[in-house]
Formats: sequence, structure tokens, C-alpha cells
Amino acid sequence: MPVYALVDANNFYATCEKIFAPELMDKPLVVLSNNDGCIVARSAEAKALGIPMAAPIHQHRHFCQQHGVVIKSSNYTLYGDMSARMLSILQDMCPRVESYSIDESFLDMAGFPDITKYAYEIRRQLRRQVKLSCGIGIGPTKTLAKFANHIAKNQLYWGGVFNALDHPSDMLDALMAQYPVSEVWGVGRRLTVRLNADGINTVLDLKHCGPIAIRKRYGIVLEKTVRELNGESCLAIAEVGEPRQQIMASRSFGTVTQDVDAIKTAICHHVSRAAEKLRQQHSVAQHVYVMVRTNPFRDQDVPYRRTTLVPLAYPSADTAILMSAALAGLQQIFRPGLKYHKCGVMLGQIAPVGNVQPDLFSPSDDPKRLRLMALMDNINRVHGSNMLRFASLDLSNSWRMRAGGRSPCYTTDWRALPVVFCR
DNA sequence: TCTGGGGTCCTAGGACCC
DNA sequence: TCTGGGGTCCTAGGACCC
Repeated sequence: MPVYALVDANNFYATCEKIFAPELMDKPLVVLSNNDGCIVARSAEAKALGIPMAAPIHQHRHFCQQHGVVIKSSNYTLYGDMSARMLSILQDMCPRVESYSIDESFLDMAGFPDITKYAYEIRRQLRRQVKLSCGIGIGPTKTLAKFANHIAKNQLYWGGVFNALDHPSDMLDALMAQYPVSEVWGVGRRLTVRLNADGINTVLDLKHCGPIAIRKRYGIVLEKTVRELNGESCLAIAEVGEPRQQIMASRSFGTVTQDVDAIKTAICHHVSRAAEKLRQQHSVAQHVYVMVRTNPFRDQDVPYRRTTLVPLAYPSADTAILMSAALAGLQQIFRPGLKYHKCGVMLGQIAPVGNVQPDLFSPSDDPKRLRLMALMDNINRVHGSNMLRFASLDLSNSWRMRAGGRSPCYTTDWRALPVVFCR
């Protein structure tokens, strides 16, 4: 029988910040999204003050000042490195791991003896080695492991580990009856409204729905969810290392801009980042999507949102080729006089380098250019990102995002190593 | 004044073919 | 006068996740 464990770090971003700033250990702390826009993580103390998730910070700045809440910009270099350390510990303790998000992993624990005891040991190791506190939920399907994780985090009695397989089904049903259907993994805002209108209010209500009827009314995704709630595994582990099918890079501008040159620079910057990721997974792309938009939250601005797809003549991972395609796309969708708020690119139709057979009629990247790209990636890896870059990235700096309260990159930059004083 | 970014999967509908 | 229907492929967009 399949057994899945979901390991989820508590208040991940907030905890990463506190690990390297012990003076903040008991203080309420929030972490902001890119561009210092909204709140994306809260420490336990900040949650206790009632600060909501995903709220724009400007609506709560006054409250935070009044209550001494520490406000940090997000530092994805630090969180990404802490996440990699967490993942490596999990991979040491379990051979099949899916890194589901920056702070969550699914473990395939089928065949493990005494799984609950082992989960407590995983939790202990994560705390000892990287100072992260985790909740672990265990169940026969991913959806049930998610639900069990929710119990592990919300009911302190279980000490951070809840194994659905340890308990009789009537007890699990009683737990499911306590939680709203919106807590189910895969049930978002829209589905919740529709389900509630159909009289399906709790997790248990959804579990008791017929999968066929659900498929007819809501589609195959929710059907799988219902089956999973009933213990029938429909979603398998996707192991670490599978290449991405789309690679995106997008950002809001620090301040809105009408300047086409600023947007061009930003687009080149995004292409550069996406292409680096593309080469890192040894792939090539055949489509470049370009996106620009104005600020949808400002009623006084003309709403404008366009994407366009630029197909390449042949699949490529050459930054220069991807850039010129993206700039051609931008030219199609840029309208003068609008106040642009965000732009981005997405690479699509991605395939492994080896799958592309070069011949007379289907050309591929010039090997010399590929060596140049590899050299650039290597230099940037060793000496810091953007040490070697395309000149087009320097045309204008006016699009860059705000990040006023970012902490140092303690674990990835020699110059930012934490300093310890001994008395 | 100030509202993130990066993914996945599914579906509806258009274009095209025979 | 009367002008099909079914299949495939592709894309845009929606819903979800963290």
C-alpha cells in the first residue's frame, strides 16, 4: 500500500530570518513579497497578533509599528539555500523525495517500518541540523497526507506528527467534519463558493461525494481529490530532478514606467535569468512568451494586459536568440502612453538538448555559442550572478524592484557570514 | 503612494483535415 | 433550394498550489 509523508516547515521564511538574527527570536516578524508588496510569511507571534496572510503591507504598516513587528523584505537566496539543506537531509533519510515547494516535500514511505517513530526522528534531525521546525502528516494518499499535516500543525497534542494510518476511520471522519472544505488540497476560493452552494461545507462532506457525479459537475481534478480523500491514491510522487516544462521570469517595476527602454532592459534581464535556468536543466525552448501589463489595482490607470508568443526558428538555449525573440514580441504588444507596472517572459515548448536532431533542415544552436553560454554560466556561478552579462542589461536601471529591508545572504556569500562574539 | 512570482494541469473553442 | 460530422492539434485562459 502506498504511504506518503508531507514534511512542511513552519513559518519557513520568517524562521529563516530568525535563525540568523537571534535577537529577533521572540519578536513578531513578517516577510514581504518581491517589491515589498504584500505579506507572504508571518512568525507565530505575528500570526497571534492577527496579521493576515497575503495582505498588502501598506494597509498594516501602522499596526506593525504600533506592535513592534519586524518587517523584512524577502531574501530568496537565503530561503533557497536553506530549502536545499532541508531537502538534502530528507534525501538522506528517504530514497524517494518530491520537493513540492520551497518549504514542503512529499516522501514515499511505503515499506518503512514504524513510520510514525521515524517521522519524529526526521523532525528531530531537521531541528538539530538546520534549526527548522516542521509538521509531518502521513497518509495513504498525498491529499490525506496534506490533511494529516494540517492536523499535525494545528493540534499541538500530536507533537508535530500526525499519521492518519494510526487511527480508526471514524476518528478521521470526525476530524474531517471539523474542517471546512476549503482546507482540502486543491480546493481554492472559486471551488469553495461552488461547493458551498451545493451544500458541501466540510472536508467530510466532500469525502462522501460520489466521484462520478463530481467529475460531471466539477471536472477530473476534483474527482481525483475525492478519490484521494477516500484512500485511493491518484497522484504519484514526482521525484526531484525532472525538468520544468515552462520557465518563467517576471517582476513588477519598482515604480510604474512609460519608458520603452526601461521595459526592454527588464525583458532582457528576465530572459537572461530564464535562459540560465533553461541551460541549467540542459534544455532548449522553442517558444518565448512576452507579457506586459498595467497595474490592475489602480482604477485610474488604463487597464492593459497583453501576452504574445514568439516561436523560434529552431529550439535554442542561447540568451541572445531568446532576447531578440522577446524584444520582437515586446514590440508587438507595447502601446505608448500607458503606465506599465509589470512585465515578464516565459519559455515554452521545452525539450532536452539531446532530443533535438540537428540536420540541414532543422538547424540548432551553434556549438561555439553554446560554449560561450556555458562559460558565462560558469563564471557567474563562481564569481556571483551577473558578473558576466549582456550589455543590454545595463541600459536602464529604473525598473528595479524595491527591497528596503533585505537581510544579508548569510549562507551563500562569504562577505555576509554571520559574526559570533564570545565573551 | 504602496497589492508577488513561479509553477502545474485541465478545458473550451478555433483551425484544419478528410 | 438544399451545403456534414467527427477527429486532432493547438492555444488561451482559468483554476489551483505555495
